[in-house]
Amino acid sequence: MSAENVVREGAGSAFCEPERVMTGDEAPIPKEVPPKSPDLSAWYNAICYKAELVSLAPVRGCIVLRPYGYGLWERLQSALDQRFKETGHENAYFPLLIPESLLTREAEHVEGFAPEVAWVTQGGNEPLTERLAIRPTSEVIVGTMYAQWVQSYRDLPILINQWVNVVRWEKRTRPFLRTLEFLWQEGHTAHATESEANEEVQRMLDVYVDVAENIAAVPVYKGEKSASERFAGANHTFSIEALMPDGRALQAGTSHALGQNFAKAYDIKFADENQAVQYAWTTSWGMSWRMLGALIMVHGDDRGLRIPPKMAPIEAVIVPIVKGGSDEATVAARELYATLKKAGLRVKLDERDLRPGNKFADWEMRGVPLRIELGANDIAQGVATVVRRDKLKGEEGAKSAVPLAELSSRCSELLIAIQANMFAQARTFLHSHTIEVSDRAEFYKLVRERAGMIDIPWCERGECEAHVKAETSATSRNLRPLDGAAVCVACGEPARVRAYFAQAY
RNA sequence: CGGGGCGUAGCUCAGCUUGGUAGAGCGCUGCGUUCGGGACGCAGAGGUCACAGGUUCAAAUCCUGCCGCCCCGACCA
Repeated sequence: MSAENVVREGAGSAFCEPERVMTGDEAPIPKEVPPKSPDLSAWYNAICYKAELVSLAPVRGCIVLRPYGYGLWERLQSALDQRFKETGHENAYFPLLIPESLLTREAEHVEGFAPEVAWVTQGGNEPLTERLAIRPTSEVIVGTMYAQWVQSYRDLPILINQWVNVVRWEKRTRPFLRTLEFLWQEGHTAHATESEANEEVQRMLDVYVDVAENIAAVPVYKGEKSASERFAGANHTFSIEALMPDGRALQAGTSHALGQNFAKAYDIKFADENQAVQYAWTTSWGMSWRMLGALIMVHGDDRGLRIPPKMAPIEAVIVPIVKGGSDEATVAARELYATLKKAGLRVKLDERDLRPGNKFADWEMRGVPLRIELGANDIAQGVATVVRRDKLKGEEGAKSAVPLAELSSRCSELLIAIQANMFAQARTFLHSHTIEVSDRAEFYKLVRERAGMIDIPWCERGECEAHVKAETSATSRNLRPLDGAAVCVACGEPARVRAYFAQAY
């Protein structure tokens, strides 16, 4: 069949499942994508394009999000948005363009973003008297407006989110993971007290953990960023970090305690209960379509994408097996489609004029969690054949015959099981590649080899982190409290925190 | 932005060394036979060889420039 035209060279890293070993006459090895293990990058790019998530745009570093990819984004969006609303936030919209004079008010912030800001210098045919930045993020413009809206402690807190695009002039781009323009949400809040702001920062970080793990089925570690990894202008930055199959970490969401830095730069002041004028405490937090990149890499396999049900634009696809010119299967499939749709399932009926095998491979590559086959044999027995995308072919429970009357309830159960199984698989990977080390040489070796999340007691010193980076190109991903006394595994100084180190995307 | 690689049909690529006016497989269109893991027959369509200059009687092929993509670094969601 098609095994010959697939590159099988390369030992295959320890990170990927050896799923390509197929035997017998039916080997579901996709023609369209290379195997995942030897070259994650090649696999990833192929998946993004072949599964029709994105296309490259005629602008360097920009992607077109195609309908199926946008469907993924919408799922993520609605999961987040729902949680933002539940935690008291409202959506709003701030302008894309930011006057240069505004941007430069918070010194650290400007300095941090300067290298990646895109500028508008001309309007129509006239040069502008002041350059306009295309937002790389919106703290500046939001802060400016909050200053106008806040007079009294009674005006606080302000809890606003916006769903927008931002532009950052990146040197090196990859679909979803790093593009010049990307979609995200940015939450911006202002509070009367530091403790209230800090609570907000943690609350939203927990929302990200919830969505990453329970919706995208991507297990993450949460913690605080080191000084060098902190958001420009923030006092504290917290992140969730996922681990990719090649052993690199991916920051999938951030939440910043901005202290009073932006309030002072943009003059967000209020009178408190004692009529004393105070600066507000602000926060910001964001998750981007990069999360989709994490989902793709974490769950995909050699057959293509695997989408966790809660993220799947299509939860189940019905493939009628048409035989001998009879329309029996087609009729039954249409009925089934109507039933499942009515039951609330995101279901698709594939009536394309293709052979079943083509359809199977196609939907597998697109990662649809459930495939429902309906042919003469099934109909004779009053069942449909249901196949799970999260299991390997021939694996226990991968395929089952489900009585038609029970199909919608059975699908719901299976989707729940698939979601749980995919998360469990990903979590097993994360845990098995999270390595506590206490030996310095071992630490450097593992981090250099991208062995995973390398967990050590750490001194938290910038010099130490710089040294690790120079030696291994890895940095701390995030930090959490250390219990007890310990020495830094990287340098031998007294440790202050526990830290995950890894090379990052 | 440095180092390396690559741009030829929708996709994967051959042709380039040694210039002579473009090919394969898959995909696509039509008809027919098929349809429970990537079918087969017949008939077709599709490329200013990334782009711009230059050398030459003649450039996909040689030279220069430029744009884009991929990989490795540096920088970052």
